[in-house]
Amino acid sequence: MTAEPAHPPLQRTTYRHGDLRGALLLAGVEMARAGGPDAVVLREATRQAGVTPNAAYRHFADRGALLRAVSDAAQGLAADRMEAEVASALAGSHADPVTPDFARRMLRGVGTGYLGFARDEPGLFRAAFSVPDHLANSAAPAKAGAAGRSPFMILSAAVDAYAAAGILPPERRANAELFAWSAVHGLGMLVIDGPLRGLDAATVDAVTTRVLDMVERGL
Amino acid sequence: MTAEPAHPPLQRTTYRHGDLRGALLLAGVEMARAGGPDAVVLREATRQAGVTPNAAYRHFADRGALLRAVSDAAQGLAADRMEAEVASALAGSHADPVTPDFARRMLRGVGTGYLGFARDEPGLFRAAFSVPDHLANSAAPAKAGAAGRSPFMILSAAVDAYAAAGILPPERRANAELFAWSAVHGLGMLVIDGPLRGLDAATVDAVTTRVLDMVERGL
DNA sequence: TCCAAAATGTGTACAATGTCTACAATCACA
DNA sequence: TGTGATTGTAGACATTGTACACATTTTGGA
Repeated sequence: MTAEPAHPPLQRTTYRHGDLRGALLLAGVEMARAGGPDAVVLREATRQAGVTPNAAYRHFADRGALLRAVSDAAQGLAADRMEAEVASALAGSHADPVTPDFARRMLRGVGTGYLGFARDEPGLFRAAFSVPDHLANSAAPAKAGAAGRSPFMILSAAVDAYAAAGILPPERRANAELFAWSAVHGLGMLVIDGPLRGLDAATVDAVTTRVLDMVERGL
Repeated sequence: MTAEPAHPPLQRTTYRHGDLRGALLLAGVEMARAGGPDAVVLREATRQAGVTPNAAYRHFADRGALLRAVSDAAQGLAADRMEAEVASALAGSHADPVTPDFARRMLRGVGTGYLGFARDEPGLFRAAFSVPDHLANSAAPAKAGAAGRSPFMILSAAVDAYAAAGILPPERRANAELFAWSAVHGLGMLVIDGPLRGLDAATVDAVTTRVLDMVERGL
């Protein structure tokens, strides 16, 4: 069941690799994509980079450090998906001034993107959001997608839009990201890595809609 | 950082162990309690049971099988906590006929119990609900607590109460467990094993309340 | 320009883990 | 009583993370 390395060892002629850190990270991301965080193995990454196992320690303190870097990268990919979904949800809307409809579309896009990423890339999703971290790091540049925003930042912007549109009273603004996030995250985890695994797509779609409805009402 | 075995090897005099399966399971549960599913290691379990590594294979096909058994046992413990919280939330209420207030207290107890378990026993929580499974097994006897009900059964009963109390229209009854579960599960995962780790208890309390409010409104 | 110090890879080694294939002790029942 | 099924044991192997010493570059002063 062990597949051959995704990236052939790629004979290297120089002593230095050139971008070993990048190569290890890339290999790690691919392993996470295929099997989630547990599938990220240091030695295999060095193998794919065509380098000795210990070379990795020049760039990552230990396996955990590599895993954290993979997690950050995966959050960046999630961000990309979320940005795309938000853009698509907002197509044809005018942003100024922020209307309730606009804000709702935006938040819905965030949730849809988040769950779309979870379903399309379960391994990366688990790597992204199942690795212990702290909220304080949630806006770190390493977690940003191509547009420069991390998933949390994207979510925050959507919640801000709610506030700007006047559909989120100021006294309930604090930490509003967190429970919106909770609702959507839970579905993702249960579906890809828990007891709801194997649920047919239609049911997942239906539950997704209901969860988003719930957030909309409950925010 | 490796603690000495929780249960001393416990010199055995007979060739047979007597209840090796039970001993391995118990050791597994303790390891999961301390470090989540990844901390469940076959050899350590056999060590604590005072037996050769391979003896485990007479009772579990492989590590995954042991882990699944641990997961089931952990769900049983979660069920116990949920039952207790429901009972406490319902104290002094009359169940017949089912009133909206009664149903709401019940569901709230379910959520509170679930999240209380997550916060008090993060390792067991992860072992219980992060191991791939199928909804079809969610009512398996192995997952039941002392009262004979699995977490999913307890949740279902609370949702049934909602329906019986007339606060959940029949057309929305289908799969209603799933998105209530999602909301609560997500908070648990984010807090104990994700980016919300390390959030102060007060914030978690506040978010918990809001999530439960949200479910109440959104169901 | 030269050369020491900092970076970066390599080689060897070790303990731990999951798991395989014999083999041994014990139990259960005909 | 003894024979086959259960349950443990012995030994072995590949894989993993990681420590320590050493080799090869690159680089920034003198």
